Amino acid sequence: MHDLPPSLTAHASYLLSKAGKSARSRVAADLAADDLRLWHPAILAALADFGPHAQRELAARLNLDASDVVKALDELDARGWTERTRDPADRRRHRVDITAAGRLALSGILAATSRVDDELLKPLSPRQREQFRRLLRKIADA
Amino acid sequence: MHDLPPSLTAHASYLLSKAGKSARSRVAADLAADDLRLWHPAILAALADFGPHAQRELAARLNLDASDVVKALDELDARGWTERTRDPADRRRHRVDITAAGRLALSGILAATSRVDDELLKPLSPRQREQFRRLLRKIADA
DNA sequence: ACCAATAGTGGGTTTCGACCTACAATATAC
DNA sequence: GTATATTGTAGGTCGAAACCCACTATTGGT
Repeated sequence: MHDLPPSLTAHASYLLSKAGKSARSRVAADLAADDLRLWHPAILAALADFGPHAQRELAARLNLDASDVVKALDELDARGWTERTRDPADRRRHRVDITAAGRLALSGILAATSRVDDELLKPLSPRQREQFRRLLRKIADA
Repeated sequence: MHDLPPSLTAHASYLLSKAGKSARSRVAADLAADDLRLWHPAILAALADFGPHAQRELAARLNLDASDVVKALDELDARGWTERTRDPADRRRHRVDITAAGRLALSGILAATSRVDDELLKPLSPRQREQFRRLLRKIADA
């Protein structure tokens, strides 16, 4: 009685959507405990991995609206995790960078994300996990 | 410059969430063209696969709120895809069933979903697609 | 010097899924 | 037969993501 309709579960898009929602909500729940949303770690990760960005560049990289980046950065700045300094070469731009505290916060968040990963992949053997990651990567990259 | 942060893409939950969102939005876009949402096919599929349900049973099976089921059925009824008849054994219950027109509509929707599947899995070889489906199934079932 | 384009900001709206509460009709327990 | 529980219904709220427009400061082209 609690089974889902096979007509749906036969479709990869349905399963992906379902598993994706589950992944998303678990990560979001962890973040919500600290009053954070999904874009906060995304922005921190972009800064940590690629160095300072103009806000416009962050928006382009992460597929966010420029005005939403402003709001997220307001909050990250308030926590001392990022800082905005005027780009002297182009005073319209803000050079956004991550702080040491920001890196620390990010590593904590990513550790929690790794735990979610483990939970999600629990039904798979180690070999299968590696396979799955590889295939998923291909799909997500496209 | 358009690359995503490796710190994120290293995590299965991030990739799943991203791929799931993509799957979800593609299917939703197809449905939106007919003014439908994701629950409409879910309900039709449940009825087609398992036969008539009370509304409460539909809600339980699909993890929907009972009041949302009411609204969805109002719309499905209006299209002639489902019908509600009082259960004579328990006159509180509505026996919800799918109509012939409903089955036809469902098969059209599922065909579109299959096309989305093909799009999503395009980067994989046929063998990899089968592997991926199998692994994804395990994850989604848990 | 002037005009068009660009970067950031503030203040919105819209959409969707999830949820919640009150209520009428009906069934079940005692 | 009366109290309690359940089914469907109506009419909301709420949070999150995505998007959009108007505005200021600044730059670059000519």
